[in-house]
Amino acid sequence: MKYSNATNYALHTMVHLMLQPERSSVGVQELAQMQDLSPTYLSKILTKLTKAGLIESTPGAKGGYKISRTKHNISFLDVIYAVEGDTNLFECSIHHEGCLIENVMTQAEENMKSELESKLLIDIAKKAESK
Amino acid sequence: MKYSNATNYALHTMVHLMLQPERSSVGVQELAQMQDLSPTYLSKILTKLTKAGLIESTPGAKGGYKISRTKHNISFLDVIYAVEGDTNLFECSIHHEGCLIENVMTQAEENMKSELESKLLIDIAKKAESK
DNA sequence: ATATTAAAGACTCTTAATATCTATAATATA
DNA sequence: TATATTATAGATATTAAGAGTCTTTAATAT
Ligand code: SF4
Ligand code: SF4
Repeated sequence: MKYSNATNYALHTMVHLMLQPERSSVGVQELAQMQDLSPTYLSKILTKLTKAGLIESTPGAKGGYKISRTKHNISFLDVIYAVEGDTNLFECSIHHEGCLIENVMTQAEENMKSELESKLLIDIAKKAESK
Repeated sequence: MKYSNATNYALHTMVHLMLQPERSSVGVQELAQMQDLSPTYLSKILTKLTKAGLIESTPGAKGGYKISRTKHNISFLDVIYAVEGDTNLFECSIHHEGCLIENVMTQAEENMKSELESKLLIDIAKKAESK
């Protein structure tokens, strides 16, 4: 069980976009080059972020991607959900009523998620910038 | 990103073994039948648990598996580590010094793990038994 | 009209999980 | 001691998901 590489790429892209001047779009070539990725592959990931409403895309010349207007409250969890999906890590196909095992696993997972939800990308971006 | 089915099987097996009378071993056939699994597959998982010291195995007639002597402090996390490995969910190959992203991801993961570490199998087994 | 750029679909490649089969070693007991 | 029983290990096959490429289409700026 691992986070996919896509999550890593998505986080880096998001932080990078956060540091761009307002209203300016960045193309996928630039974003891909920065992380040594193929543009077409990164493009798939960015489309997920777009569909989740975390970034906005504009096609055509001078187009590209920029952080959506909700910029100031995008959390790590938002990005992870967009890329990995928002299902539980532990899922039993049976789902017995009041299952004790699921209870424990789900509660633990919630602890992780609430931490990820409390961490905003903008704060990380700001800190990274000021280094 | 999901827990493997093996983790589910391991947890159920451990809870079942916890409820056995002291000193009695249970064979893999019985454990497999209980969960509708092939014995040879479950066997691989049980070998992992054995190597991690969570259970003890005895080959030969009347052999099988039983909870190890540390029974009373085996946590969910112990089982998960034995089956899934004890590496981090988020691992960046680059490891920049003081990486902010890794910090957040790792801290969140720790929150999950500390919860899993605080939950003991014996408690779940006792609760399940008394239902 | 042209160049640029994102989106989408089909496709391939790689890896990890799932699963089976067989052979071997250890143990109880008759 | 011989036999039945049971875990372990290794080889192998199957499946599913992730990673990555290529090509076509649609949208936009100039
Ligand atoms: S007890 Fe819980 S985890 Fe186990 S089979 Fe039932 S629902 Fe699934
Ligand atoms: S900043 Fe952190 S996550 Fe990003 S490449 Fe460096 S070490 Fe990896």
